[in-house]
Amino acid sequence: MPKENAGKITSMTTIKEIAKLAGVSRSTVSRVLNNDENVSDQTRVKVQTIINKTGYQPSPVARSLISGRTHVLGLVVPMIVSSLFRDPFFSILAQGISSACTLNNYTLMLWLIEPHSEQRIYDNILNNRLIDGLIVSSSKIGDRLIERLIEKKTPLVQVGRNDCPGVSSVDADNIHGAMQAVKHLVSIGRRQIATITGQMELYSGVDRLAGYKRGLVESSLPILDERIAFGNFTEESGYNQTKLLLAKSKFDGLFVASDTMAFSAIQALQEAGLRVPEDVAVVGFDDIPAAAHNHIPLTTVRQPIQKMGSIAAQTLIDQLEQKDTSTARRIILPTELVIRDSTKKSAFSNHYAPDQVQTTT
Amino acid sequence: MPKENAGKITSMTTIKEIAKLAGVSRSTVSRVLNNDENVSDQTRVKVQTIINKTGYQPSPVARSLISGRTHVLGLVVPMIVSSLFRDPFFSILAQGISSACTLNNYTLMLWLIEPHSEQRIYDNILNNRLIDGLIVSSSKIGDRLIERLIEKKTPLVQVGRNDCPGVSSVDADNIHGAMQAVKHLVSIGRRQIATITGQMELYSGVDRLAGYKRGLVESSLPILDERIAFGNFTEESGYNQTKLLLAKSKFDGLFVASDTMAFSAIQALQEAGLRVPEDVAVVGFDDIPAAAHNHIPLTTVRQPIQKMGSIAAQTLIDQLEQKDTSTARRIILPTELVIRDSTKKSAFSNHYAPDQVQTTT
DNA sequence: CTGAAAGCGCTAACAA
DNA sequence: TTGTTAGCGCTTTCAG
Repeated sequence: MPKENAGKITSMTTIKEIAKLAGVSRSTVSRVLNNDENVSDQTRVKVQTIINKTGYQPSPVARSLISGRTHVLGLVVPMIVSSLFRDPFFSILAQGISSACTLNNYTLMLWLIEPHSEQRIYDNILNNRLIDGLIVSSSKIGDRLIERLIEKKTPLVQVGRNDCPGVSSVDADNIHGAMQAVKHLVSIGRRQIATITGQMELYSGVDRLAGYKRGLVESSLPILDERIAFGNFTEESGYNQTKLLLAKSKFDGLFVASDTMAFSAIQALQEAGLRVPEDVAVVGFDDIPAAAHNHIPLTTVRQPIQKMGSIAAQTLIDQLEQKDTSTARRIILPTELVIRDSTKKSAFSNHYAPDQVQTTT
Repeated sequence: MPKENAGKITSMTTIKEIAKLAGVSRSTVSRVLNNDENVSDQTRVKVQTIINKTGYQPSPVARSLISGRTHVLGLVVPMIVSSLFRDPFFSILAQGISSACTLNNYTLMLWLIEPHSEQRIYDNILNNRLIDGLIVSSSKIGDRLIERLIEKKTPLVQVGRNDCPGVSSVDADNIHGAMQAVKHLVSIGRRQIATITGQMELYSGVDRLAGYKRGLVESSLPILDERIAFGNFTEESGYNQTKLLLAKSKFDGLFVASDTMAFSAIQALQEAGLRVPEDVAVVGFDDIPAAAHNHIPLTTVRQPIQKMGSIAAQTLIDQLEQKDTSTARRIILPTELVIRDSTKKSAFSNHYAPDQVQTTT
């Protein structure tokens, strides 16, 4: 890097002025700017000197008007209040996406969807012609936004499962993750394993329940309705559904579909006079940092959020730049069981498989 | 709202086509688009009908080329790893900013600064001509980015204290917050109050230390060097500095400049055989959600992060739209003491003053 | 009240 | 290898 563009003249130069200063035409300057071969070395140097001296930067807006591309990616995240305050999911995802953008010379535009102004923001996003493509995170199953984006042919990558043909997606392996959780409980001797599910409007909720069931089946344990309580990922539901479970069934293991719910579930268990993990062993999901803290006997399933972000961004960029054939990609990243209890303090990694990449048409 | 723009033709229409369809000139369409008065009602209706029917949206890029404005705000956040994973600060701030943007028909562009690619991102931001103005959060004292932005005359609002003349800022009242903390400790009978500071490269670190000192002075207690340990907001430093404090002084109260550090401080205290809060009462800062959890005897000082975000955005937008005189504003929002200990479970609000707004030239 | 024409800053044929 | 010309989609004088 040449010793930091010092002595830069802070101005709003245009290509015209550069051309004048260099004594060439605007096209020539443009050629230099775009590394066109058809410029003599002499001219190139002359022009480049002026460009450096003035600190000239071509207007991205003018460029976009011609190219039809802005080099801007959009990120849409629904902000469910509960998760916002506890969960670094969004921060970490954004970090992954942001670094992939930087790497590829893209910038990132952000929409946080608050439930009450959903419609307005949707219109805003849909009519926004400033972005080249969009990453949509954790949308509800059958969300109208996705449909409309598809109609508009917006290049799209979904973070989380998505069944729309033609839409790429990046997801954690929620099914396998939940299976890991159940099997862990089985491995420490639990046989009566209950669950508190997430929202059934989210694939993460649906898939974690599916994984729970499959884990039971593969362990030759029965699936009992009375051991399934339907939460919605909020702390409150974790508490209430635990009370409900306690009322209607007996269990010595509990798989909770999110750490946030798991915290309040543990609280409810303790209030009911049960010891965790002695009487009921609990496994959560997400590995939120509060769990890493002292005295919380919570084993959990971790998803590679940052990686999901960067892969999503990279997938979208590849798609935009046609680096790959325009087939949709379904990428599923492995989860990791993090064992954290009184007896064992350190995290135990268990990568069960290399990244799975499926390609569909 | 007319029954949701149904039957919209999903196309990339231009003003030219609308003009042709409506049988008028492009100028007239433009006038309708911009609510110009000089259009007959008849024509207006005719044109508007076509616009609605086609779902036409004018290209923001073309508009920007003319107006020189993009209606895009930038947000720059340094991503210190430690805070990223524990701290919802960024999420909440972004939420506040985002909602103000939506309200004003702006969109938000995001840069997360990872320490290792700082220089590259700075150049990226500085040369980005896509944004009308920038919100910079928690930058280090004397950060080169701010200087360079000022040179470039980028409209700017700082989240956090900033002394540059001409730069508006929105900050929590860290000084008063720390005073609240100290006075609380005094009020519960502590007289030997130590502190673990934040990073001295951040105003939040500096100001919280200043508030600690002022709190002692106003309580007629001595300021002792041996009771001050310099941390850097990371969990690790909280732990180490507590050990250090324990080695060099005796204290029955501890003000820690962030909850993140406070957690590990408590751990260190407990490992040293001290009871919290009986032997040492601890007050943190930030009110991070993990603190809200069971069994953590941590009183803390809360800052109105979301509000800071929305006010920052609104201030910037006002500045851009010249709604106010172009004087810089320094806005300082009050903090709130949140008492949370074994004896008292519910949060106790203590608004000490209405918003303070200072205006400087 | 409406249309024709010029131009925002840049790129991309097409000539020279 | 270079300059000239047109035009991306829109707004904005300036005539009419």
